[in-house]
Amino acid sequence: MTEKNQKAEKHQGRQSREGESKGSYYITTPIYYPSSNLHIGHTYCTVMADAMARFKRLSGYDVRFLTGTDEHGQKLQTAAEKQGISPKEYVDRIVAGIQELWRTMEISYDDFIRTTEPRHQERVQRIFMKMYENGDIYPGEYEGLYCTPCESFWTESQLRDGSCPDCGRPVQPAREDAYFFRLSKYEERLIELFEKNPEFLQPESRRNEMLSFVRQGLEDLCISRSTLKWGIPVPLNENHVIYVWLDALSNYVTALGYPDETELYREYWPADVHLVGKEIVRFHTVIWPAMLMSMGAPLPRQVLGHGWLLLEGGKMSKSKGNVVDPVQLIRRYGIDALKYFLLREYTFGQDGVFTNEVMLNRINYDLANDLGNLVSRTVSMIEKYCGSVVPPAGTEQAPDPELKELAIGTAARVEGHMDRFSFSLALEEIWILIRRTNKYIDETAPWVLAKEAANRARLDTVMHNLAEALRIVSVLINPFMAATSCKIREQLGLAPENVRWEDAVVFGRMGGETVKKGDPIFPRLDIAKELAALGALTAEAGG
RNA sequence: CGCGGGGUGGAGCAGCUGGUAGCUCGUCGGGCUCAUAACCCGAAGGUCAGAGGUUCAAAUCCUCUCCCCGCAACCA
Repeated sequence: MTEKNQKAEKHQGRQSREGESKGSYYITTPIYYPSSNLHIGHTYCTVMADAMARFKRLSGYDVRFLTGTDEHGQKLQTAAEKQGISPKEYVDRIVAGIQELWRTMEISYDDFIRTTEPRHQERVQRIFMKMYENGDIYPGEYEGLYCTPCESFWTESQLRDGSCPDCGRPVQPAREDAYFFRLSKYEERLIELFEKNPEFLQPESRRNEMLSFVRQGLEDLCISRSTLKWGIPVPLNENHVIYVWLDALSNYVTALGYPDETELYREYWPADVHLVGKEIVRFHTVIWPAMLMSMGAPLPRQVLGHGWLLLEGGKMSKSKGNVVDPVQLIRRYGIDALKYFLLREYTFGQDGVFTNEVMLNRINYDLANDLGNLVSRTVSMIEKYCGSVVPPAGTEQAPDPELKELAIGTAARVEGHMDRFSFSLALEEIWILIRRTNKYIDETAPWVLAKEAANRARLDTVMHNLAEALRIVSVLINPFMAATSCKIREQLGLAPENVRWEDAVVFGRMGGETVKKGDPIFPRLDIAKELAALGALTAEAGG
């Protein structure tokens, strides 16, 4: 794509001129549907986006991270009516909860867009008109199966036992006037997009799926509803409301000011990554690109479809009553434990099973035993053997070079995995260093060195190396666990702020800092007890 | 023949642009005492679902079979 090249050139140009920013990086999550509180699955997606945003910022990119809420549609209107309040009041309440959750989780988004905001609505209407003026929207008649009490159309496949999936009452064939988007017109171009641009949609399996879907042939898409009131009015006809997906997908550009050629838009569009769940890959890689083609705007560089967190019984869903509430987990174990677990445990793109036990084990083994304990024993020894002051670097001897090389080489390996969104492998690299550092303590046995005054220099060197290794770890984990990174730095006597990724590739910086032992950064959990406690919480919520 | 994913030592997973099968947990044995009863070392345990094929060489590519699981135009 020409636009991409232009963007790349712009970035390079800026880098060489200023030598600071590596360019812009625009990443988005889906905008979530606030029909109820979010569960661990939404959290998973947002945590990944946040980790990537933080990683890119730390690496020197000029990052914009967008998330938000998709607030229109029949379901919300119905839910609000049931409570006897307006849809806006209804969503305001839930959205406040979502924003609160992201605050608790230290999600570093730069903008939060709500589809009910005037800035969005007005721009969506202009997008609609732009597509209309380009000849891609035409009036027609929508035929479907209609449930009168629910005021909703359903497709054959959506029906449950031949009746309305919401209320269970029978549906009747019905038709209404509607506007259609000429999706079929873009069939060829979409196939070409998938074929010539394997990076556009990853993982590979999703790309194959979409390719075969488009090859089956695309029908024009009905993009307006006259039975629904809670939505953005069609500019041509105030009795119609714009289809929720057309409304929702537009958020990625309306948040930047489009259709106006704002500075933000020029700076950040096309997006580098749309991170989405596998179930909405179709909307993001077929309908959205077709819309952009129709608008004459560049396409996002990449759409990544991640897998699902499944529970032992299968899919997570409200109706099954098996939803995992992230707030409870955060309250008990802290946000960094949850983030670490989500990023470390699962393979991007694939489904994974969530159980409390799997999570608790991860937290205990990796965070309490390996990392927490390493911080604890290191700081203790520096206090005990060096009067709390980190000694400067000394003479190297085995196994120092091995530790040092591993430590300064880890950043590059992490970057390699992050380029492919392999959070799990990235963290594994960091933990190889952490385990190696634990081993280093056993190899050098500082408690033995401390017995002989003649070993003073060697003991100092060992303490220095340990502090250095942890300093590097504090930088490496920063994108994934910012608060923990700060805690470690505080204990080491380092400034918690101004962490830069380049700090992870030099060894031997420390000397003179005063360390201070604090509370364990991840207390060891009694798994059996925690399982019982979590079980009780779930029973409460379910009953 | 609708589309797709998965089947790897006791458990959970990684590897799958082909070249001595890796990680965490568990089990058995040992070491250490700085540390959050944490940490370190060693061992046992897999013909990588099955069959066939390509290749000097396949968990990794191709074909077929069996088993599990998603999706099929409102679910991260």
